[in-house]
Amino acid sequence: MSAYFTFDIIAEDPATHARAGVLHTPHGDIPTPIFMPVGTKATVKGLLPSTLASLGTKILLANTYHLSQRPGSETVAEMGGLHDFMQWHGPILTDSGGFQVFSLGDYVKLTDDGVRFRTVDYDGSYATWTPEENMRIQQLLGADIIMQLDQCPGYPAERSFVERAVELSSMWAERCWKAHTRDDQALFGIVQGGMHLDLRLRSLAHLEACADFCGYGIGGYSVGESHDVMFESLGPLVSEHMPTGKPRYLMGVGNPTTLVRGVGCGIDMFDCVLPTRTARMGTAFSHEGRMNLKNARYAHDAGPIDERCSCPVCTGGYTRAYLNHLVRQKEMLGGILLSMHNIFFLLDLMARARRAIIDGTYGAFLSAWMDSPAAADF
RNA sequence: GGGGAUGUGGCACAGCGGCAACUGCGGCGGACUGUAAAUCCGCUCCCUCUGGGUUCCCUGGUUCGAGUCCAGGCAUCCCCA
Repeated sequence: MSAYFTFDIIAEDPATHARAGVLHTPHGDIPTPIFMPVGTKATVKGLLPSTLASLGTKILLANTYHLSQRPGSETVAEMGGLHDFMQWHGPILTDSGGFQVFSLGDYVKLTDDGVRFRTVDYDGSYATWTPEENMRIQQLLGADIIMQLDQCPGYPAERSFVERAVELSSMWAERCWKAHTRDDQALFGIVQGGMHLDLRLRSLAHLEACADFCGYGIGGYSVGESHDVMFESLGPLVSEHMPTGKPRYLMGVGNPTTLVRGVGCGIDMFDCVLPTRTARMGTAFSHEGRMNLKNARYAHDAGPIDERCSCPVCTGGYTRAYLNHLVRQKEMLGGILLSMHNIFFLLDLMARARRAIIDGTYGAFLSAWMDSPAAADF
């Protein structure tokens, strides 16, 4: 733990494992539970930082792999670090690029010492990372929270493969911890272990033993498994085994239902590309479930996306008919407005969850959500 | 008036003897979970649909077989008068 970062738990729900807290960082306080919009290449596609702030965004994600390729971590550092570079002056978290090790699959080679990427999405050259090099890059980028380099095994996966991912991730966690020197950056370890609770616990135990991380990421979920499979190991891992005094970050999750259930297990932080990606594809979140605004049935619909939503889009007079038009015509404003709505939707969902936790009514909040028509749709 | 070109599914195009017909657009629907994603995947003539029926401007013809070849229409476009 660093002097720059403290995590205060301000309320615990009596009926569930949910808790509400505040994570203090050098660039501001983050109320938890929180959803973090993803701005991989130092931009949440289509949205101004000021817009993000007005939607209630407290912290953004950016990606080490992508930024190391373009424009390069040295360039970002030269421009004063990520906050100045992208003109977002609130907290930022950089993902290590561990997820790219997983998603770039065939283009990545793993060794004990690190990873070798074929940078297919850029110039096709090879990039080699050790945990130390990864830390060097993340320190140049200068986010408030940085993640250890890890390996995410995917699902389904052979137990031996998952075991190996845990071993590698553990080894790399230790090396990242030793290599990271900026105490104004909080380093999070990442728990791996697939759907196997015993491997998860092994991973967690190693992280706790080898370092004093500021928080813990939980990686390797939402990679193809069902919600039931996911929560079977995630639930006990979080609620019974993870240290209570540090933030818990469920990486890459997710959809509204997973967020609500995750909070119930005791998760504090989430991030996901889903709201922004689906927005660009024409899909909006709503209390009724997913809405594909491309659908012909909205072409003459004068209502807002979601009657119950108080986002600038839903209260701003933008009709379903207009959104339908923008999306069909591939006008960029369509993706922008839907991104605003979807991000607000998740931020607001977490803000309401937080209020319920503070009020001691999260159990009711959770079951109300699970009984709602939206729950089945996400 | 003379010369040249072209007519194919909502649109644009391909097709040069075996075709329910390439491709793109459009239309309809779906997927998207630490962003190789403003991407990707289906379907898109009709029907009683693991089969059947009608198609490629029209009418005849040649052929086992014609969107494809021949003849005659009709229509459109371009050039010269």
